[in-house]
Amino acid sequence: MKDSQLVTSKLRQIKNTLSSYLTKILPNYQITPITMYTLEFLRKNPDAMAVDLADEFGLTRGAVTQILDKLEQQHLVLRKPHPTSRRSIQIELTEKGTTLVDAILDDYHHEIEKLFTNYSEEELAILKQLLDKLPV
Amino acid sequence: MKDSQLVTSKLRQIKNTLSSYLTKILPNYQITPITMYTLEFLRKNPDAMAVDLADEFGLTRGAVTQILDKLEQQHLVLRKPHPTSRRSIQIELTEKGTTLVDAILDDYHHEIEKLFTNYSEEELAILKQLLDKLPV
DNA sequence: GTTATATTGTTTAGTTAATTAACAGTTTAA
DNA sequence: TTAAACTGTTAATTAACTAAACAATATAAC
Repeated sequence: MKDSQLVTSKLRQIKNTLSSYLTKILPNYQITPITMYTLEFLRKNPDAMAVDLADEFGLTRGAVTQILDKLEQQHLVLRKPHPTSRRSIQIELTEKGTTLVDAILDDYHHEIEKLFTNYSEEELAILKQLLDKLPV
Repeated sequence: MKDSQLVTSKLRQIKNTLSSYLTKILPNYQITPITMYTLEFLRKNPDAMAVDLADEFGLTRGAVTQILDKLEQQHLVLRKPHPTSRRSIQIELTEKGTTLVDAILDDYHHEIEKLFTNYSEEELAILKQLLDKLPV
């Protein structure tokens, strides 16, 4: 079997492992994957509009409205008037939302980093270089 | 930033890329991710019982019943009497099901393998070795 | 400038995929 | 022999999404 096939298979396994980590972590925070992703996207894109979220996740605008409703009920985000466009809204992460998403990402990333405990510094550096060649 | 963090971030990107590939491919085959995974699992585990599918995917037995109902309607699997246990069923991939899952995996894997077109044989070999160290 | 078109977010009704809980039949353990 | 556990199904319910219509606003065409 070719190395490209073996690496492909390994990447699929990694994908499953990461998914299972998230599935394990999120219930501790009473949050679903899509609301977590929403918070993370807003953390990285503070100026994002609702339609950007819809595009990012391949959802309808109606679905995003409902996700924001839930996040607002949990006081994790706040809808505010948009500073420049009156047909849009400004979606603000609350302090509670910011703290939450940071804690979740911390947990999640630490769990993933445990996968590398038996790697040397040099191996990690090479792995990083090789993965950086991926057009993702 | 430490390499373990950078690699972690890259693995998350890879996970998203793989997910989007699947999302793009599956509609061509009129199938959902969970039914695709079910077919793939049955392909690799011909003796699997319904309860094994539930365990594998973290679903209830009732959910698996419904997934199998759909797959049976599409003539992709067949429920047969189990050879040794009368309270269980034997889930058989039909020829149509086998052909379908093979075609999907072919598509999917080829799409992933395109990510490595700018890798040398040597780089791929090293990447494979390094990923094999992962406990996944 | 006015008008037509497109964009943004919301609402409502309906669909889909899942859960929960009860059940029947079968197997295993006491 | 009886009790407990296991396997799969069913029916009712819940949660997350879509589709389609809508109101308000912004952009483009002329």
